[in-house]
Amino acid sequence: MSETDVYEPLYALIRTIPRGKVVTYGQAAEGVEGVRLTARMVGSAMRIAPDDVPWHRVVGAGGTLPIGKISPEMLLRQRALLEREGVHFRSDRSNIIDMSQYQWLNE
DNA sequence: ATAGTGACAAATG
DNA sequence: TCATTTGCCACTA
Repeated sequence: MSETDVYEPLYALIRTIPRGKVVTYGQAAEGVEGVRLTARMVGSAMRIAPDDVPWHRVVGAGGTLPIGKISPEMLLRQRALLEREGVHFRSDRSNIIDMSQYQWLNE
């Protein structure tokens, strides 16, 4: 990370997400104070996130996973990490989370 | 300095 | 349900 890394505040926020809960890219972007971020920026940040950042707890609006946007390996890893925390999907075929139950409401 | 790109999102068709 | 368009702004070449 460099001194110009504007993602630190974001990473700090992501690290406060409780186990078993998730937030959307847009929600994460708005939750960061002092820095002007957009949902796209959050995506870019997650791609290069440090290992101590629970990047798997950030999903798309509506509880979708970034299918096709990331490698199949990463996709499986994200799903595995979430299920390990008790977050289950609507079905085994679709990578969609039941947000009404797992979305982290806070900020 | 400029143009193209993108782990997004909401509105349309 | 899927495809397209537009706004968004840091990053990369």
